[in-house]
Amino acid sequence: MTKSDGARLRTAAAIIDSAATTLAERGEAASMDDIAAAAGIGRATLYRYFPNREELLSAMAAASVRELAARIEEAGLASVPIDEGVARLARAIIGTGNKFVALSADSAKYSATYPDFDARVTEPMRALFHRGIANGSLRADLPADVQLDLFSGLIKGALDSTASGRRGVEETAAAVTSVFLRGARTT
Amino acid sequence: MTKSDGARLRTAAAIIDSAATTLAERGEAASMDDIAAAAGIGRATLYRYFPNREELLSAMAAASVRELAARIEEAGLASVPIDEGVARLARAIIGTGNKFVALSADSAKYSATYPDFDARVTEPMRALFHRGIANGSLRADLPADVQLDLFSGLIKGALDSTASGRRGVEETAAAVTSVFLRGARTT
Amino acid sequence: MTKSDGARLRTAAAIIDSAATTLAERGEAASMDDIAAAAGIGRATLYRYFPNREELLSAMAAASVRELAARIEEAGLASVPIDEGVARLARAIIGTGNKFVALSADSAKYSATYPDFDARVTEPMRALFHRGIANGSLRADLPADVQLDLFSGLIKGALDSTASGRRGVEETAAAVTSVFLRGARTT
Amino acid sequence: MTKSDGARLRTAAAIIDSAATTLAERGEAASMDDIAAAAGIGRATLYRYFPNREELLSAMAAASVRELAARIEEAGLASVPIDEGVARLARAIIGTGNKFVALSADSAKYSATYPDFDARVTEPMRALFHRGIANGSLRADLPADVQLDLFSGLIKGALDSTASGRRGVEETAAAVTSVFLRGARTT
DNA sequence: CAGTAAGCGAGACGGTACGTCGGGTCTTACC
DNA sequence: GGTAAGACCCGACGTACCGTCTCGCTTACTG
Repeated sequence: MTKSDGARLRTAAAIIDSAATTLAERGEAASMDDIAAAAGIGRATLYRYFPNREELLSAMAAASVRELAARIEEAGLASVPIDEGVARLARAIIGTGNKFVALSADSAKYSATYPDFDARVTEPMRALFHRGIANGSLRADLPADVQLDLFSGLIKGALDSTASGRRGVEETAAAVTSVFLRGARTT
Repeated sequence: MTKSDGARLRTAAAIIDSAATTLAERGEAASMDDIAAAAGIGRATLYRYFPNREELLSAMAAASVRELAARIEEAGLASVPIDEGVARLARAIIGTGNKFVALSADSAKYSATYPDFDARVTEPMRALFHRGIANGSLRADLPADVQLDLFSGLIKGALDSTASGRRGVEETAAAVTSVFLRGARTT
Repeated sequence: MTKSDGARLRTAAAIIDSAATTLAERGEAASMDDIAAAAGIGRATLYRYFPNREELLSAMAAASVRELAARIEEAGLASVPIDEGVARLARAIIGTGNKFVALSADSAKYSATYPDFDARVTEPMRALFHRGIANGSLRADLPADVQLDLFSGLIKGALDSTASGRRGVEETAAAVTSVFLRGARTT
Repeated sequence: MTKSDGARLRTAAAIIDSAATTLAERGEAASMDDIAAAAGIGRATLYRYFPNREELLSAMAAASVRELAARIEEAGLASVPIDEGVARLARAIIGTGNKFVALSADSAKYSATYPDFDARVTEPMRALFHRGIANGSLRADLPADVQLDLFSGLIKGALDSTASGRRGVEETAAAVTSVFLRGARTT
């Protein structure tokens, strides 16, 4: 009877992709009609998948969370030295482009809705910094939370450079890693 | 025009203050009616001072730019050693609270409208980093622009900690200064 | 087509019955979904029988036309004196309840679609009045068409009384017959 | 501050006029947008005057009630003999055209909303028939209510003739009066 | 008795009207 | 003369219904 759940999910994903593109092009001003048209579906159908604009946006955020979480998980942060962990983290996050920025910009709004963000993104990062402080590689005078915020800030700042097309991903990640480690490592 | 220009400017400033509060409380969703009501004036009057919502927002940004520029100017960055300059810069910016974040968040949008931002905020900072690189105190392998972005990012990240009420202004500025200088200074 | 045409017709008739009830209860506002549910069938099936709402309504009208025509035919208007003809007509029409009202309400809309209405309902009535005028039993100063309209009006007015439950069919028909004959008969 | 109530009422009346025309032309299918456009105003403004379609329609009905009531009142039914009263009533009602038909068609729907209809239209008519029965001019075997319904029916039937352009107002009213009085008068 | 083609319920879809709301423009009556 | 109140137009939002379509399932006819 019901469209197989798989098909529904695939359609929803296609809509999210299309919506992301449209919103990126037209900015926040894009109307639901525009988004639906860009996705090649009717406005009514769009509303059948996402009950309102807010839900659509947060579904897009959830997709970003998933991608980001996947990259962080495959980075295997827990099983490498701190230095290497920080380097991988920088590459993983910067590789997702501005999704990390978009997410942490209103993390307050979405973290309630998407516990995955905390569980699969924030936590592994915090754990890395905790481990670094515990084993003496990272400065003990800065709490892990603060180091997390500073590192996130560095990433976001670096992404501004990337966005301007001034530097590539590898180069950007290297700059972040280098500055953060020099700044936060002991000795 | 009977009302002296001074009076008009003062009224506009009062509206901006009130609007800033309202927008911070209710978020971007606050309607022009809400803002006008919070300012104790009619919607029509609000429109007489600011022709549209966009102008109001950018007037708020301009006010932040002015405050920020004032703090940076009085920091006298050009006449102190790099280390001290960075420290003063961190204190100046963090002292303005989230205004710097709000501004650089959509600097793309406002920098066209508010050349002051570039001229009085960005440029002095860039000059500091240039001088640092030139006199050998700051790493030469990272362009001044990148150091600027990274420093800005650190500030923003640190402000997230401040916002959560975890740390005070001085402490936050000290953390930023310490990490940035260790990370970007030579040797 | 496997299902015998007879069966199809019977199903259609059942749907019409059910739809008539539903529409009477819920008024014109009843949705096609409501009607289908009331008929115990799916909406798709309803559309298989009637291509759109308009067709369903006009099929209901056609059914009313058929019932009304049958009653009028079995009244044998042509073979009885005018007085008796008018009396039988009143009983026949009032016996069908509000169907006559519904039909003549938008006879303009349906008479094109349902020539039966004119041929099998209007015409026999008109013929009766024509015969009455011709043989001197009915007033010659009122054209048959006008007498037809007036008689129809009386019926409808009387049905309002019946609808309110104030009077039975026989009594109502008697009132109509009595007033009309006194009013339209010669001498 | 507020648009003077008079002005508002006048605007509302203009909208009703325009809406009546549009609805008559395009039928019940006319959208609120069509109606607003025909009235030369925006859809939002239309909704400011009438909260929804139903209210607009019933305001149109109310206007008809007022016109009808005015005509009936100026007919002075209570101060003339029954015969003359019936004749005046017929002329008054037929003079309003189909408004009476539209109103009594769904009097059930509107009589709750517009008590004026009962008080200023139905009651004077009923009173006339009551007086006729009481003073022996009208048949006692038909209750006043029934006579009211029959008379209304005659009017509506006659209006069908008028609508077809077959007869003028005076002539139509004369036919109704003549048939009704012959049919319902004593002797 | 098994295969098959029909009719069916369920429901997704595009489209359109409804009623609501906020933005921006304008007029009108006050102070 | 500037201000507050608010009427107005426009366009987006979210909802509901219409008419179309496609899916599996059932059922009843056929080989």
